[in-house]
Amino acid sequence: VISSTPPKERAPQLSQDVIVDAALRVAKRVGFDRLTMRLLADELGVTAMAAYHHVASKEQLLELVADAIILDREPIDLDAPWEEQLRQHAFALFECLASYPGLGAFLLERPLTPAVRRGYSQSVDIFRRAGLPERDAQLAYATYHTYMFGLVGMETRFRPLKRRARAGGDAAILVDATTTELIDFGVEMLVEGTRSRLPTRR
Amino acid sequence: VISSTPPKERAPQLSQDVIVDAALRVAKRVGFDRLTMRLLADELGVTAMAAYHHVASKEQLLELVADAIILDREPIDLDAPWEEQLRQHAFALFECLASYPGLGAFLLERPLTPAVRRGYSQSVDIFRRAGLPERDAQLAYATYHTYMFGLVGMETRFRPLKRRARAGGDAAILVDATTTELIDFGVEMLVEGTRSRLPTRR
DNA sequence: ACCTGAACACCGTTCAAGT
DNA sequence: ACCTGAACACCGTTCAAGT
Repeated sequence: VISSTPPKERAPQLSQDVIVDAALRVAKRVGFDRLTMRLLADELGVTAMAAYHHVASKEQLLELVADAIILDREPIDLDAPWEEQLRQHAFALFECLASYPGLGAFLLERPLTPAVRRGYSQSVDIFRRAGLPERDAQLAYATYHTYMFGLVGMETRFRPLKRRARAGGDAAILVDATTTELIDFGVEMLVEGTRSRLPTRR
Repeated sequence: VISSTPPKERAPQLSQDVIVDAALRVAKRVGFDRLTMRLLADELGVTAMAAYHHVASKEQLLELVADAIILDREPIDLDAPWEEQLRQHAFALFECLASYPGLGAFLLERPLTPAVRRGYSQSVDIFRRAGLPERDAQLAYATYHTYMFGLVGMETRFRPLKRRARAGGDAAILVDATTTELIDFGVEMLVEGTRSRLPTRR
């Protein structure tokens, strides 16, 4: 018997990464809030309990999945003016979260994910670079953050799931406008709200 | 046998109102997202299935409950300047929604409740009275609405449930500030964002 | 008409057992 | 160490039965 064959090829050989990847596929297909440990197990060709050897709970798995989604987003142009950075940040965030229904509400409902926490200072930087003093910069970012996650929670619920749905083209819920127009308007309000707070008005 | 006695006093005699009231009590106690048809039945001293003779589904019941909460809120001063009206609206909305954890996320995730839809035009009026043209008024309201429901979703999740919790005094999640400060700051940004869009700048 | 009780098709998760 | 299979304590809801 040749014992130097590579490790079994057909065995699933689970790992945290493999599980998160499968969860991403299932979440994209059925929606973030309808992801089930049993659906995940089917996707992996494995028993419902198998995943629990690599993640502590469904809660922790969802956090890993959410982080993977948030990290997979277009970076913003660090040399652009702050108004443009804010706009890019908003569209990149919306676009990466928009194709997972229920994700916005999920993220809203629990502590910041590690990825968000890690990016916190960089996000506040946009408002620091605008010229706001530290505390106002943090408050302005909190306002923007709240708005964006509310937007994702509200605007991604009713659409049919389209792969690679672009932020534009979809109709908004509250007003007769496209999502793109709504984001542009919201960002513009926050930009003006920020300008009005700058220590030195022109 | 005297048959003219009033209808049985001990029998629960369910009705939609009685059920919604009981659901409000349970939701306040355990949180909106942990309300269960079986918990509701216990509160009513009745079987898990009894409520289904008066509401079509849990979904419809939650909508009735959410509407009851939204309708039970401080009215705004119709004679105040629009900036003050917006501020009052924001605090009244936050205060009525804040004591039901999970309510913000629930409302974000589905179509507008009848109560919100009914109050829509009156809410947009605040921005009309500010001087915005119709479409901008609607977009501004949508921005404000999204921000507020995101805020409720985010800021009401981790606090211990206190009855009649006031909007102030509680610490915000994203920034070292009280919820009152956060709401004031957010409203101020939206006010300035609105002013910047007025057709006639002073 | 209104409520009960058992049951069904789901959940997340525990736990003993297999390899 | 890793996975399975049965089971537990929950869900929302259907359905036949009682009154």
